[in-house]
Amino acid sequence: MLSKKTKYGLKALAFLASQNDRKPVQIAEIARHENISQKFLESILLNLRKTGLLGSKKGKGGGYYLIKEPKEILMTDVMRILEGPIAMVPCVSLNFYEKCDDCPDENACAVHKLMLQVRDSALAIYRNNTLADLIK
Amino acid sequence: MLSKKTKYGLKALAFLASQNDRKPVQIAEIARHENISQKFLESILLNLRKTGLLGSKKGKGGGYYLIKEPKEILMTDVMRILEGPIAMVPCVSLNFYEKCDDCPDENACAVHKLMLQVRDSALAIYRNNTLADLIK
DNA sequence: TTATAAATCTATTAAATCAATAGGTTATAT
DNA sequence: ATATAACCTATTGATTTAATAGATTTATAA
Repeated sequence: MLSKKTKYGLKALAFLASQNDRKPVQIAEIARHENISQKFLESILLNLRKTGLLGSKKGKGGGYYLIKEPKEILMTDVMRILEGPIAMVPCVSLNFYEKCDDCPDENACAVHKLMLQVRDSALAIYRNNTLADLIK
Repeated sequence: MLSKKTKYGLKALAFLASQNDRKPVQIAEIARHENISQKFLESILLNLRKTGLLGSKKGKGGGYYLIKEPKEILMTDVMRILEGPIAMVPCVSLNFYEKCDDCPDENACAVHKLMLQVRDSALAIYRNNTLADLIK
């Protein structure tokens, strides 16, 4: 299941991408437009700024804005920032690899074999989509 | 992330599938061989029996066994029983569909558009794999 | 028919994660 | 100066996960 954090983060990014210009948009406006709890969205946007996807401006006329153009923003990056590993099991993760302590041999593991395929297919989708693709 | 329940369930099924015959295998033996807490595994196997994937026999010489041949057991069915919906969001789920209450128009939703693709690709993998494929 | 083996059932719990809320602080534009 | 809006820290309630404990039922073998 996708966490609400990820869902809201994606919606916020898509909303920012759909703006005509890259002028700052207030949290309140995003929250209202996407039906998201404003306080919850605050922490999500802050996270997206700290990880380099968004810029922000304080004070009057402030808000959040995309740093790069939507077509330059890959969904692999977005998903890893918001949701974490794309793999469903750490032992098949590219960026968050961890060995299973219960599993003596990965290559003989049925779970490993299946989840490797699932990861590859998900990865193909995320690599094939930019933020721009999601708003047309 | 895959739950431990699903991971253990898959491992148990694979272990049963790898047996020479379809004679009952005790919980204890499966748990030992796959490094799984026996008590936890008990409830998982019970669930797999109640949903029609496994048969069981009580008393001495009892245990669990596959009802169908491994090559007849699709991973779509297994995953839906163990993990639940294959989709990451209810609004793109085939078997567990639910409308998002925050989303006025699914077709205009960026999350929906992306998750639909992810679901399709995962589904293709699960449909293309039987239990037999995972143990060779 | 008795003892034993093994699944079944019910209940409880500890820990972790998620989603959200509250309230104060800092920076910026007018 | 004042208002605005992002930033930061902490806390909470709810839910889910993973596991444990212990008693019960059923089947087998002696």
